[in-house]
Amino acid sequence: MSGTAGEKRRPRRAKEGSKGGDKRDRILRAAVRVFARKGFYATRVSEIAKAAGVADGTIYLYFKNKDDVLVRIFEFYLGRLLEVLRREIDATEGVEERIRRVVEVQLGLLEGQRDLAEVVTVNLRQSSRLLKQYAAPLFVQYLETIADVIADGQKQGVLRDDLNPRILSRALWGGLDGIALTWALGGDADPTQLRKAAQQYATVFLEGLRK
Amino acid sequence: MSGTAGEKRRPRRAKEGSKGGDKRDRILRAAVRVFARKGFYATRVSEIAKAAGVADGTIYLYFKNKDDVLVRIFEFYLGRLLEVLRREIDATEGVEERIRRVVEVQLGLLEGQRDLAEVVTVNLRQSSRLLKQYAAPLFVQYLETIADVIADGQKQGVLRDDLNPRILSRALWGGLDGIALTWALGGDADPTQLRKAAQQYATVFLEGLRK
DNA sequence: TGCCGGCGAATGAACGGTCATTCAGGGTGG
DNA sequence: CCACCCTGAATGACCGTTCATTCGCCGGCA
Repeated sequence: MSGTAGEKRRPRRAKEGSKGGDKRDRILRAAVRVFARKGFYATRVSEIAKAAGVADGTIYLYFKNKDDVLVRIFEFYLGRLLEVLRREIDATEGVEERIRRVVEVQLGLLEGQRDLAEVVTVNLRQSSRLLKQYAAPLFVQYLETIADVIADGQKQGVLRDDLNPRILSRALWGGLDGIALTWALGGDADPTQLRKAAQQYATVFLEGLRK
Repeated sequence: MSGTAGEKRRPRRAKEGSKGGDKRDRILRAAVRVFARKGFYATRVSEIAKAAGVADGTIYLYFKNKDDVLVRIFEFYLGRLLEVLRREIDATEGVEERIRRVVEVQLGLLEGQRDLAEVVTVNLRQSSRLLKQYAAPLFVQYLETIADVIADGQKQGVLRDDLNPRILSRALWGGLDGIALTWALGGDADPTQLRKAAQQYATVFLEGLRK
């Protein structure tokens, strides 16, 4: 598996605009659903195909292989997450408010999308290979962005500066991930719960960091 | 897969005391090593066997199947964790000190055992089935124990009581898990780092909870 | 003490089932 | 009639598990 992700020959002009919707998208969405339910390894390619309403072979027109499908899901999710996060941070003044935004963004993207939440939090760790090779780079960027916000706060004298921003960013992410996992695996899908939990965690984290 | 864990017929008198060591143990230890390196699904049973220095078939004398090997690893780890945690909590006075112990225990067990750390933090999520069926019960007990400590502190008026202990226990665990994951996957294996990180996190968490 | 019979742990080659992936042909729009 | 997306049955590799066989050990017996 070489470095290049492998621009698969992409079917041209797939009824773009018509109600049919893009096949690639249908497959991706179906994969999220099935992966969430059964886990990556227990999911058969044919199941994704059926869920997407396409033939088995069609998947290979849009993705290199089964792994690639999972990788694209991460890419999409992490990409969006990073993008939204940076936008929000730029648009916000004050360290505290920024950290609250971080929490909002990370859990907010999952709100109402249990399937995505489960795929991302659970399946992200399915394969160390995947994790290390594909997810890691984007992921590190994400953590660094958070660490920067914290470091900024320390420089400005708002936050205690005897703690390592990187460690704190990991911990913040981990805490949110833990909350999301509980929510995704738990019985009640009430998105309000997720938001409430996020708020509580943000409070603790902020109080703990305040100088 | 019935409820009973399946007491596998245990080879009698396996050179006990001699240098040979117990086979079951050798297999378990080898499995931790290999799972950590390649992940559960990418690991071949034959690889575990080779790493343990036994024949493929021998594994099936001590374990029901490949899944069972993973399950036993969790069982062992979570069991120990819970046991140590409860002992420590009972032996400690004061909520703050107790929470510091929680952090110490959870990360302390992994200290110097990168492989185990990776297996537990990464592979715990390999299969929702495994996670839900086996790990969950012990795991919930673990989280509840932490939640109790927090609730206790709230009742005593030491900790702010407007936050949900369960959510906080999840967050605490998640944060520690995140730190451990970074450590396990990261380049430098320096156990000091892990301890330092744990201390920092404990500080933030405690400050954040203090009334 | 020395030999024998039997036990059962250990072995690893072979089996069989399970998918990921392929590809030859159908169908449709232009 | 061409182009090319799509199909889904067929393929073949892969790997967890089995089981017939080996062999080291032990207790009993002379």
